[in-house]
Amino acid sequence: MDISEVARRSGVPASTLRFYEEKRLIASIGRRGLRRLFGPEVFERLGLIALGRAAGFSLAEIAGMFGPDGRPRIDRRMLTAKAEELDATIRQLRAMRDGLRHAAACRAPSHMQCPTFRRLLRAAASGELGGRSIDHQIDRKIPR
Amino acid sequence: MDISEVARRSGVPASTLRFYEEKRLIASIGRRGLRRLFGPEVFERLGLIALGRAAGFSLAEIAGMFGPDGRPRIDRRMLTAKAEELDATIRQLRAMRDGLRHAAACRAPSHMQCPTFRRLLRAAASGELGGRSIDHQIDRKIPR
DNA sequence: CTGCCACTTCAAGTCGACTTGAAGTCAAGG
DNA sequence: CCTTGACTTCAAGTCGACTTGAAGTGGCAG
Repeated sequence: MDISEVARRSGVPASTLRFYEEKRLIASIGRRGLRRLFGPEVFERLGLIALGRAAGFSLAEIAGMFGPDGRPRIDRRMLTAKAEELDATIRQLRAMRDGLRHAAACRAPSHMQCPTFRRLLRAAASGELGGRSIDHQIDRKIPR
Repeated sequence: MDISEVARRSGVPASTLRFYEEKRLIASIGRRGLRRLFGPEVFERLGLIALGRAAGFSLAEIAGMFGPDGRPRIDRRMLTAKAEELDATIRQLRAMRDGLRHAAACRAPSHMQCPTFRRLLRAAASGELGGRSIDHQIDRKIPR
């Protein structure tokens, strides 16, 4: 398969595939002239990468999860640690979601008069709510 | 108060305060010479900004939540929308967390042999799991 | 054999939220 | 009055994950 077919069948842009290869996240099985050739195993790799990304691992971390042999060598403690990280995030997001819903429904003249809102405010100021970057960017498939 | 006191009392670096002012997220009440002077109301503003950031709003969105009068004018529909976004994110994170925990515990010889892991893999590949950027960056107070 | 165009490389650009650095100003303590 | 150093501005740098653009190459249909 050449790069465009991998791109078409995986949904991952060719530029990203080249980028991933450069970062040693995927490997081509050879060249035809200049052109990369990929084997079907690349799809599993791309799946694992997508999974890792979705779990919140960086590309560098994901790169570390493959042995030089090519097979995944996944540290179970790392998975557990990430699961716990996610748990903490989930708790924060739940608090935030509930706070937002309350604020949306609250009939106090100003949000500043609402005790629930003020509690949330204090939590945010104290950094309890994770301070920065939760993201939950909604997936725009064609990013214009 | 000058900027260093606001920084000290809020925990927000002076560089960030200048940046926020430039982005019209906060306002100083005047100058003494060149130096900015802030009133105490800046702390409430900073709290609201922290809250908005924790909820996943961008600085631009947060800037839009204040009237030119300075007081928050928060659209309840926006709060509800964000709450629903958070809900979706929470569902994804829960699935991911459970998948990670299972993968960590699973005794299959390779993760590829584990049905649960494979299910997760398919979900990630299909984009169901939000594909990119969940972040949940743990807050490092002193970022070196 | 030729020409097209999908591929290639490499450097640079993008985005958001800041931080850092250089060069300059000036309020206040001695 | 003079020095000090905390402040100021403005430009540029950072980080991660890619994307974009320019310039070049070469596989293959005609």
